[in-house]
Amino acid sequence: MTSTTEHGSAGIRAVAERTGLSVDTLRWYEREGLLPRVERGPDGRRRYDDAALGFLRLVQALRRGGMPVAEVRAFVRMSAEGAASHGRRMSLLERQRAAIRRQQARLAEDLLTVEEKIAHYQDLIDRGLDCGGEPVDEATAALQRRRC
Amino acid sequence: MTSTTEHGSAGIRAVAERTGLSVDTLRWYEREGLLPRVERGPDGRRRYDDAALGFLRLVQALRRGGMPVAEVRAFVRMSAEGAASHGRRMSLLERQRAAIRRQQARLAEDLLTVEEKIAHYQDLIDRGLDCGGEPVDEATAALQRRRC
DNA sequence: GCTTGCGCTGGAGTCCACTCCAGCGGTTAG
DNA sequence: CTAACCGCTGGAGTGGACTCCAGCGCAAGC
Repeated sequence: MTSTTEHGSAGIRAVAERTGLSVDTLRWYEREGLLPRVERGPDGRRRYDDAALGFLRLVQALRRGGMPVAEVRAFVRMSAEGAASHGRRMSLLERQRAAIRRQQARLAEDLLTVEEKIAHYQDLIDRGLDCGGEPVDEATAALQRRRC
Repeated sequence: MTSTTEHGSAGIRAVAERTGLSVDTLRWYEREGLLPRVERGPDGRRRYDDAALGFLRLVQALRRGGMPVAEVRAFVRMSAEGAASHGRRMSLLERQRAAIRRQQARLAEDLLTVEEKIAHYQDLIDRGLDCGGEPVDEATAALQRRRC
């Protein structure tokens, strides 16, 4: 039996594979207070249970949404304070929700920008033209069609 | 007449404001080859015309989509090669399109994760419960409702 | 009993993408 | 004329987020 699963908790390697974070990063997150202290097995090794994995999922959502490490840490500290910080935690998450939505909007624009450019190149290649709209010679046209 | 507009080209400050990049970053992008050489006015200052602004827009789309500076530079170098690199440039953009779409998918998941958590806190606050599902005392409930 | 493989800790090192000068020049306002 | 602004260049410095050891322990396989 490997570290993949042992009575419902996962070893650090398995978690790294599932999350896309590196083993070093997982340990570093913990040291830096982005995760509450992870429980250990009898051999002193980290065992991530469902609660830890769920928390990690939230941390990843925050980080990917562009929240700096320091702010995630602040959130985690609040989590340790118990019920009294619920309102503040919720505010922070609401700000993050707004940030994610802004990012989505920008990303959608960026996608359009890139797609437009792709269509433009496709058109030039199809018609054998250069960027100035002049026809290119056959040798160049062949190169033009050559993908990377 | 400020630098905002002068026969259809913009000064560096105006461009910085429009793009959200800093003046230093704009100059640095150029030095690092993320932008083709920007034209200068008679006083030696940068003047960004529509072509430059369009290019900059694409560069921003690539960067925000997570493309590293080195790869953007490679794209810009290809652009200088003319029509022969159209195919390769298109491939690069297609890879970027895929990257943006992956990012969109992840971001949508992250949004869900955050929204779920917000709803969870809202529920605990509404019902005056702590994380373990136990009722909290009135003093704590008041704190709980307190936003940041 | 060895060796191989994983994981642990604490600390140092690296990489990327900017960001910040110092020292200079041209233009505009008082 | 002088001062206040911009912007220019080349180079140095910074901050954030990892990433990479060295040196150790434990458990399994040969």
